[in-house]
Amino acid sequence: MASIEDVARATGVSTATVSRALRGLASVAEPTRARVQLAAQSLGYVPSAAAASLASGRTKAVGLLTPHVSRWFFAVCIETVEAVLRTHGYDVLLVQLPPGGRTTPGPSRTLPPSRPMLSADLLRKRVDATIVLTLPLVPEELTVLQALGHELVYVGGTVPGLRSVGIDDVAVGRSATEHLLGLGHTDVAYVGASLSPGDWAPPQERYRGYRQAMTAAGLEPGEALVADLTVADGRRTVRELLRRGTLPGALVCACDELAIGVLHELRQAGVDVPGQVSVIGVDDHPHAELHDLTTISQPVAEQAETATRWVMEGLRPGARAGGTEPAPRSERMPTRLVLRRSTGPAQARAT
Amino acid sequence: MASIEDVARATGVSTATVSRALRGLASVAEPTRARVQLAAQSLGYVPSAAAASLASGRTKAVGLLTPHVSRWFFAVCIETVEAVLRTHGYDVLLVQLPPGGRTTPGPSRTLPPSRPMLSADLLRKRVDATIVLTLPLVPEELTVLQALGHELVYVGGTVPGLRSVGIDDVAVGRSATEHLLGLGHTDVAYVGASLSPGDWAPPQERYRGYRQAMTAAGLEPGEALVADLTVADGRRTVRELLRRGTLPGALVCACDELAIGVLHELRQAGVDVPGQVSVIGVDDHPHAELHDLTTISQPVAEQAETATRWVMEGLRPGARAGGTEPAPRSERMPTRLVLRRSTGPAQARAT
DNA sequence: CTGTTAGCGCATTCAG
DNA sequence: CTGAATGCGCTAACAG
Repeated sequence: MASIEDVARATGVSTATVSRALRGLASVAEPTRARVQLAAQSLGYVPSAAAASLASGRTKAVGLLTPHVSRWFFAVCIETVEAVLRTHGYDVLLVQLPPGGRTTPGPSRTLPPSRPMLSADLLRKRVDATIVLTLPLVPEELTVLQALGHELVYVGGTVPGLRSVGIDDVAVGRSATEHLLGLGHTDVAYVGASLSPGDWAPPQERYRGYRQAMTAAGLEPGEALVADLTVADGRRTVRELLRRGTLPGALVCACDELAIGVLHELRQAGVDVPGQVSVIGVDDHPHAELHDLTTISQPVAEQAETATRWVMEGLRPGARAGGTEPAPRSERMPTRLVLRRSTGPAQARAT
Repeated sequence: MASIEDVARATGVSTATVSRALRGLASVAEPTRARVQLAAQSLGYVPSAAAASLASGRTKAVGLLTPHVSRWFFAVCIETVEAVLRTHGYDVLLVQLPPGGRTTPGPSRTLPPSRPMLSADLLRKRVDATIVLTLPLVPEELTVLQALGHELVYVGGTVPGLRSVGIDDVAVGRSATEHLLGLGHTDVAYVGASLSPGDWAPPQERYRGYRQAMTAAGLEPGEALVADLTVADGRRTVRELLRRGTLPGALVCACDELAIGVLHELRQAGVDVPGQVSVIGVDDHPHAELHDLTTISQPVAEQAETATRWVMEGLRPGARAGGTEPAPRSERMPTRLVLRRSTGPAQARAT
């Protein structure tokens, strides 16, 4: 385990110079730096992150708070954040925080139905900044996070007072609904917003967009069909609708996974899509095309990349120095209707 | 930023006692511990991971090396490892290392076709143990990893000299093939093994199993159809087979994603599955059922959980103390044929 | 441009 | 069971 002293001795300079040389600070003569680098290399010297962190007060790590790891949106975000951070020499501290009652991975163990309060202790003194992915934050948690006093960016939604990047979820809900209305549908329902407080914002916002579009068209918006966002939830919802005999002519789904479940169960029940029922999703999930799902696509990697870039900018030496608190920016990225064959003209239905 | 000294002062004990009390060491009187905990709590004291690490030589972090984040197998492993480690108070240091030439997430940038050598510098002095997920390791990289001198567990394959947990990939390939042979198929092909060296082991092993089964049945094993493991690769492979007019009667796919792509392209081309062609995959991916895909299921979360448990056991104070290097264990988990409707009896074909 | 000097905040001896 | 003293390996002033 070579230490900085070994390198200093081998090079005939002080440890301070070694430190400066290896970190690429300007104030080192090139020949000196070269010798130091050579010695470090040949000794296999790797700086101790712990020691550097203790001495400098910076950790060179960014916290990544997420409610899920394996769901598409989150997985892509994590992948992107990790890749970008690493090019900057930063580590990612992954913290998975269940959004609510759910089964943990592994042989059937369950967490209590209410998620434990987010404790900032997981992050304090361990990261220089934090990125939060679409985690439903209760006000108290937001306070706790802000109290950490470092860069904080939210991805996949909007949080008052926080810098955030995402899409315009209301507009997405509206566009999806308008697409169906434009096809002549009048009985359009929305699937995917659970109405309990503290729930995911995007589905709720998309539901708002749905209601706006319905109202603007002079139609009565329906109650949201409550469902979580997985394939299984989509299937369950359709089974329920079929059992009750209240299948609408068109369905706006909060996301593609859900829509794929809906589609599958409809087709399996012999319902013609889009002949009898039209279905639209949100995401443009990689599997959406396989199911011929019309959807509103959103750029996920780009959202994560922008958030990471903001964080890196804020961490650049000199930034935020003069008490220049960055204005809470909010960037909404473009979305786009992707036409496939799960939506079609409304049919005159037998009464 | 309360420090351990503040807590010591507030409690009227030494910092050493605070340290011992908060870490739950036995040698502290219960009343003392209670007072310390109370003070720590009310002061909002959180130990500095960096200082603790520097002083103790342990990092309370585990490295997680993975070639992908968003592909199903890896995402589930990451999710599981993170969850289990956190219950033990360990952090996960996620390191994504592209397996070879591939596009990085985000707006179209590409990595050089040959993956950069894994540098142990990313891990050295930063983690107490490492879990490697199905990363094709060249011998030199293996050496480098072992030189870290800490716990090392491999998930999703076998590496000589390394503790590993996975499935019996040869048996999986054999079972899948035997299933098709049992249905009377004789022209069975294998899709998914790229033959370049340093390539993923599981697809290669499954291919071996395929060949064993074919040979045992007195049939000539075919060359593997080269493909990566994504939906797009499956589709591309089928298009190619159709163009050449060499569609076999049955296909063993290296994994479900690939198989789903294969299935989709076949059905879209009007090929009857399983009437004209049977398809089987490996994984039991969550979407497999939607495509009616017959497959060999493997327990992914359980593999990750076992690996994590091994690591935690090795990190327990006292473990590995008496130079008791743990024997390189290898655990193979059970797999199981999941029958759906993508495989069926061989048909007499027109000549 | 480089060296000297102090800590950073804890865990761990070793005494009691 | 508890306290005092030591140092983990580095960075950040401050001098030169």
